[in-house]
Amino acid sequence: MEGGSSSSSSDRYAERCALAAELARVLDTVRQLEAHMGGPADDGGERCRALVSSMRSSVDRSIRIAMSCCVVTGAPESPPSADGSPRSGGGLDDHAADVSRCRAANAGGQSKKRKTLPRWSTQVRVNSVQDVTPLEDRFSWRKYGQKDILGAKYPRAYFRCTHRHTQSCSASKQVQRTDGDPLLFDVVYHGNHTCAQATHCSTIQSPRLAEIWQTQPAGQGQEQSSVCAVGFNGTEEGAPAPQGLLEPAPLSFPSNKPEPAVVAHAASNDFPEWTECHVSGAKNVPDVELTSSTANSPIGDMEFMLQLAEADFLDNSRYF
DNA sequence: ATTATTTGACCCCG
DNA sequence: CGGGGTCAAATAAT
Repeated sequence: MEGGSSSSSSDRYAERCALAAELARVLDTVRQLEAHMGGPADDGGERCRALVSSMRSSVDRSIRIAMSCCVVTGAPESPPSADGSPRSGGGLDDHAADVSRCRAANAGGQSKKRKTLPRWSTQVRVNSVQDVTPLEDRFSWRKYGQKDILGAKYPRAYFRCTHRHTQSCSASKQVQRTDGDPLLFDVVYHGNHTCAQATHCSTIQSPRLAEIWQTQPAGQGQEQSSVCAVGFNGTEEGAPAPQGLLEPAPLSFPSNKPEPAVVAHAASNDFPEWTECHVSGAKNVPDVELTSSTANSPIGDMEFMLQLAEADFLDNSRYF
């Protein structure tokens, strides 16, 4: 029984919020576009293209979310074997495939795996293999493992919230490059953040999160962007709050350089913000186990998400 | 010196 | 028994 099938009201709420977040993003992008068009022409349309691309992604996601009435079990465990259609740059054309996938999932293909924590997934695409930019989100993660998965070309990396021990935050995620399309990553989130980041940090840090990509083959290219698809399945256990949906994988740059300030050059990224929010707390270690009681407040709530979304998206018109 | 990552071992579940 | 997920010691990075 893995819950997940019929959408609960909290699922719906989450979906609506995710949708709202996407739309807010689109709105923000449109504003930027307007501003840009009104300004001095210059970069030969580069910026416009980036913005349009960003909008396209957002609209794409919005549609998917809207369709998520059928999305249930996330469980997009990467397709068993390659040859699967490499999705074209996150285009709208993929919807049909997506929808059928949803249906299939609904039809019965639920994988029965762990049930307790809310779980949802996203797919993130980068534009070049090189720029395996970590799909970073506003939370800080600590990698705790990597494993080769049977039948998969690339290993799966396991992350948990940096504040797991200090703040009893149970959020974790798994990231794996899909074998069919090296530019596409499956990101599966488990649990909600209950750490401080979830409450007031709209940010991220840890520019050095280039871990998993180390496994990638060298290639070339230079820019990246966008999240492609989102599907989640909050599970029973109270308040599924997929903060993950909000995080459109902002990039971090190929960390060849010691560029601590991660200034979002944000060229073509639809999500350039990074504010540092490092909670440097306890030191060396781990087990301070704060068993704090604040630990289970379902803080990662949708309202928060929305605020966050709006704040982020509407505030971001500053990067150009 | 401190914190993060790597990686083999271990554990649990199907 | 095998595979996926996690732990934790060793190592690397800052």
